[in-house]
Amino acid sequence: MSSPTRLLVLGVVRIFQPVHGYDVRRELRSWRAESWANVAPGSIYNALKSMARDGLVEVVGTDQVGGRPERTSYRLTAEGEREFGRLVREAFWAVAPSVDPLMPALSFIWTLRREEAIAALEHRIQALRGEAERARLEIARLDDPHSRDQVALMLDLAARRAAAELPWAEELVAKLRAGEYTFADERAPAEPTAR
Amino acid sequence: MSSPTRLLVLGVVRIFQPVHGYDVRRELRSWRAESWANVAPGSIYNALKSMARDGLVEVVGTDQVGGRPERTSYRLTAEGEREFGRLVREAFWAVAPSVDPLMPALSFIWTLRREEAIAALEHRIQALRGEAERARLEIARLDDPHSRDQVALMLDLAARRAAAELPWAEELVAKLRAGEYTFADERAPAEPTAR
DNA sequence: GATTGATTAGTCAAATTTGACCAACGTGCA
DNA sequence: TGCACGTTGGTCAAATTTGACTAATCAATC
Repeated sequence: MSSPTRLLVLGVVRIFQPVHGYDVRRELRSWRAESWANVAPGSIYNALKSMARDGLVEVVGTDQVGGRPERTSYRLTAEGEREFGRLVREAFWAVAPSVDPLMPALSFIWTLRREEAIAALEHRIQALRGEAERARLEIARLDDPHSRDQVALMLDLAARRAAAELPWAEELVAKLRAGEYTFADERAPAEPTAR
Repeated sequence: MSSPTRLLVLGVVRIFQPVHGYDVRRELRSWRAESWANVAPGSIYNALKSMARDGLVEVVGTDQVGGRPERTSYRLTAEGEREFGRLVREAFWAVAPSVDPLMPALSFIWTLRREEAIAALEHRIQALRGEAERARLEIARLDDPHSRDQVALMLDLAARRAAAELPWAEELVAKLRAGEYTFADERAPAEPTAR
């Protein structure tokens, strides 16, 4: 039971309590959390309810503005405070691998034709360059004083990871150009002179 | 409906058809997929069933060895073959961000005491060094001829990503040592001379 | 003063993921 | 022979995630 979502929602409640779900959602949006966590609306509201069930969080009350849906406000319990500390430390000390949408694709790269694989990788290289650039520009444009520093740290890390993937992809393209590996449009390992 | 799990299971069925769920599971284990995809048993069997429902895959038959549970074998349909191509290309061309367990922790780093944050980051630095080293050793030890090359590519990429995180973490530690940011054990932004 | 579009606040069915659990079989070893 | 331990093959309830959808309010714009 570690759940990054739990940590995230619990942490936001901890800072802004009392808060309701939509506040959490808005805050996480300003953290750019869509790109590194599960923060679809259902995930957030579910996290709040399940943490309430588990006594980490409690309902402060509900209010209503005009004819809009009721808002339920939450705050941490003492138990929630303890659990928050535990989750932060756990997340920091555990170097957990994360799911990665590229790996599955890479597993099947050789089902493409060689030329298409090269094209896909080159497209990716361009995209990664753009990604790193975008992160830099976005860092310059951060303004929310509450989250500026942390978000900048994360964008920086993301940019560096993208930058690390770049030479990897470039070297792979070079190998493919040199005839390494066997692709869908080929029968036997390609000889440099063949075809 | 992109699902890396679907792509992964569909792709394995495509290679080894006819196959049953356990075969898929074993193959994905040899790909080290636990570290970059959702391959818990339930995920795999569920993917097979849902793809059968959607007509991407069809049951070849069932057999039973001794008194063990029945095995259901699957193979691709024409529709599944088309969908496989679509999924591979989609996964390659889309540069999707992935969920990352470090980011949520990083969001709350300032809830630790400064010394603890530094210790956590240093632990992480060591872990990343180990990670990169482990990947290198594991590459040398790969033997399954069916998956050797792809797995080596992936381990290499993972090692490089880890290596990219290293200078990021080191620079952050340096900044924390220099008194940047404000932590739980501090009231105001730390002045170099304070404390 | 009406229309258009963004923001607020949240719900819910469907899909996916988790991982503990079950039961049979093989293998080595004392 | 007996028994501990790993492998085979899969199930299932519970938890989580998705994202389309509802429905009201607010701010501009024509």
